[in-house]
Amino acid sequence: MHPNSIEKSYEPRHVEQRWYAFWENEKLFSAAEKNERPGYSIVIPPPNVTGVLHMGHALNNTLQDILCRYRRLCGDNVLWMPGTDHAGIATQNVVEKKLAAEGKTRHEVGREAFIDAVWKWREEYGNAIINQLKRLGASCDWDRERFTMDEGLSRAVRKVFVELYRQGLIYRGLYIINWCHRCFTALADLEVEHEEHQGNLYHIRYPYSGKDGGIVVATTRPETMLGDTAVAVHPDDERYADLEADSVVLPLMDRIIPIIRDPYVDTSFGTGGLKVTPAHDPNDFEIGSRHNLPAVKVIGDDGRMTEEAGPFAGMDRLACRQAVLKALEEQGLLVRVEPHSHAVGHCYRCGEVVEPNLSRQWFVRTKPLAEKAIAAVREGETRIIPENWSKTYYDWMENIRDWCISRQIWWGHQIPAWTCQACGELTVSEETPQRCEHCGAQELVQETDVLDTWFSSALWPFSTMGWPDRTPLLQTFYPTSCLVTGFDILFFWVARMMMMGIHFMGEVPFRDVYVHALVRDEDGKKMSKSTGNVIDPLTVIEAYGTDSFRFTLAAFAAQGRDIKMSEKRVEGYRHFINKLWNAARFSFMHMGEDAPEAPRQGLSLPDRWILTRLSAINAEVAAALDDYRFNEAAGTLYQFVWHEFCDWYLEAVKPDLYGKLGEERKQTSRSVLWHTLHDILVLLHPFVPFVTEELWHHLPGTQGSIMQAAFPKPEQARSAGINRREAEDAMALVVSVVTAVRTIRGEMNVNPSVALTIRLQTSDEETGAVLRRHGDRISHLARLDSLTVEPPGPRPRSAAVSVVEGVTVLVLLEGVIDFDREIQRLQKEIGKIDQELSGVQRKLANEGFLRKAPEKVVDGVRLRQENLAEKREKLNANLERIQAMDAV
RNA sequence: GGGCGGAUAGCUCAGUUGGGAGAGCAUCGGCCUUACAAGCCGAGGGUCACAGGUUCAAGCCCUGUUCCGCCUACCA
Repeated sequence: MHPNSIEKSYEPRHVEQRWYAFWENEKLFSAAEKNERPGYSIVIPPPNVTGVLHMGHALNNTLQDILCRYRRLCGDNVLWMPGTDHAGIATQNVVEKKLAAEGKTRHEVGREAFIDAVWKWREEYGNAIINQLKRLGASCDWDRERFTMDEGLSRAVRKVFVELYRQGLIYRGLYIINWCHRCFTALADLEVEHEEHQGNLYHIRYPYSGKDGGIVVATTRPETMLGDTAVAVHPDDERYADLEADSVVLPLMDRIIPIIRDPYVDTSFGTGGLKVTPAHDPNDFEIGSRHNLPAVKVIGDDGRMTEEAGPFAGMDRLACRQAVLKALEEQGLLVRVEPHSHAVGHCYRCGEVVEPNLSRQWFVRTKPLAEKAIAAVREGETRIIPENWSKTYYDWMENIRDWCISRQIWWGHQIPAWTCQACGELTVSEETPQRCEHCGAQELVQETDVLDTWFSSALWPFSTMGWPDRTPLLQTFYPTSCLVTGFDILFFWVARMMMMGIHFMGEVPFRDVYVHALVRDEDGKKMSKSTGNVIDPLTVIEAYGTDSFRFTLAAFAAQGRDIKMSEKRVEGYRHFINKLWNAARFSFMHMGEDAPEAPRQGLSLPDRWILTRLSAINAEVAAALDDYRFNEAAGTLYQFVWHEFCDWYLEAVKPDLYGKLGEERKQTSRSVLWHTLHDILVLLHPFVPFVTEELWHHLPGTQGSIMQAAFPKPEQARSAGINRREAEDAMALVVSVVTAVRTIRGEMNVNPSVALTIRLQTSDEETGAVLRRHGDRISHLARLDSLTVEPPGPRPRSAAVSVVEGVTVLVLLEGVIDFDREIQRLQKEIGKIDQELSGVQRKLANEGFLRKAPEKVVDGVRLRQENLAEKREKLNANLERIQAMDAV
């Protein structure tokens, strides 16, 4: 078997795993801690250990991989730092579910044993997503893989916690937080997803104490009334200005609570009376603290009513709502019920309705941190791309609220704070303290809460590189070059990394943040398990190959627009991969054993043209990738490879390659072919790593991996020494003439196998010379048996005509021509020209245009007018001739 | 309530400083031309959401309207 004979179509499954193993074995993904090359670094957005690869990951990591592979080809020392996130709540839920299947709860198992079980679970399943990333071709430096619960990263977490605490940026306190009864933990504001809900607004009368009448308040959560400690009205509300009563009787509880005046109350809402429940509403909590109101917690952490709820104690909170309503109705205090749509918070992990709840939790004071993070973007130390996301970033950062970081779960970084059993004071320390730093007692009990998972991921860009140690890795790669992420975690993650990075490293964590879109289903709907519209990336990879899939993602990754994914699209790009494969296969048939020298002399027109185009495409792709315009880079390459290289170059040089034009031509075109294909493979490699690696090894004279090749540099352009203008103009002329002939062939229904005779008429000497020089090329491409170039003159009988670039193309169709059809064709063509011509003439008749438009534009329009008029005249002459002939 | 984005060919979408409306897929016609039928050659198809405005000139800039997404928010 000839070494260059390869399969007729590309079979991804035969090569992908092999090459991935090869890259790993050769350590081609490894970054050097330090070397003379410029450093380029990206930290991966760590996927949850519980996760499986979904479309979002696939897009996210494909884009990162494209950047990393591109920078490596450019000669950079690239670090793509991989790892996974311990995903506290999500992982705990998974393992708890597993326990539940065995009929156990985590409380029965106990904290230590439970955590062991989670680690064991991770051993077993935690690598799934890593292996899936490898299937995607991700070129991460796997030897450096990190996990947010690793000892090193945990050390970073403790240090950050302690320092922030000492700086007064972490505090503990009793506040209203979001509580999920299902996950049994507090959540940060961000972790609550709001959903419009059709509920009811209940109007309830609170009778004045000792007087007739009362104040009507409105609420969507009537069960919380049991915890009301006041009724508020606006100080300026005239309806309540002369109120004699200063208190009301809280129905069902028979508690006397004060009427207070607070400007928070919106006089236009309902009756202007507001019930105040400090323990179960954030606003009420604020009002409560302004007026020194007690907070009565009636809903417990387990979702059941507390003892404070009196007769309702022990009821589920939703059942209690019904019971309260019924009781109120019986007492005639339920004045009105009206439908009301409002946003209800749900837990982002389990979907359960979240309750605002009074609770002692730990918080980060974010304002001071946010200020610097805002400034960093404003001053351009970090660029957010596309730029409009920075507005969203500012909006959120400027209105940031303190971040609740404690979680009442077990899986995570346990908060390094100890309470003294003797004096009750806190000792916060990186290492387990021996004694209380306040009273010296030794009875210390560690805080049982763990930290929000996002607390540790906020440190990711530097904790993964060895911080708090001053490692060479940090020296070389911090700040990282770019962060590639979806906008859904802009606040969760990016904003917090900015705050922590600046605070602890004194420098921003990344130079660029590239925010990509979401992958949706083909109808534009968000993919979700419950909708059942998810497309599994692995299934797609199995069916079409990784490269097709990656190229699809890149081709659709236009900035600021979501990607609608369907298998059909991927199939289309598989055709492209196959096209590339076959173009290479064809090329290999015409290559020797070695890499040929770069050709400099004796280049044919197609040779000069393709090298010119190659240089242009090279520059375009580099510019597009430098600007994160992935879709443009992919589109440019697609267009070039298929429609310039395959459709025109390869077709044009077939006579040369087959030796029909002599040995010298054969060698020259072979050489150009080799160099062009070589560069195409390198340019495409970041997008489609597997097929390019495979073809690279078939390309004669290459060594090692294509990953070690060099991305063509503009200053070493293949087109050096070539008159670009001449090559492009001449080729454009050839293409136009060939296309004109083909169009006539198609429209006149002449079989492609029939060789044609054409005559080209032009009055332009130079054009005539170019046509004569490349006549054979035209003949080959248009399937002609005869081509003559002549000055304008008499037209032959029975010829179909077309005019391109001032050249009249006469296709002789003796005995074949259908005059009616030709008349129709010409009339249609002339009609089109007339339409265009009238537009142009209208412009030229406009005095304002002539006076105010730039000269260049006016000249351009004039030239167009002349060309169109000339073309029209030529076509019309022919039309009249045929019509006259037809009449005879 | 605030903010962001979208509306361009049958479908999915490009369109980078305002100057002759593009691609892929789909459709129609012709081809097994020795790399590829997962292919080749050709063709048809658009009031650039609507209404105004700026300009010699608007898919692009400005104003407003409609529809569709998304993010964010402490009106009970």
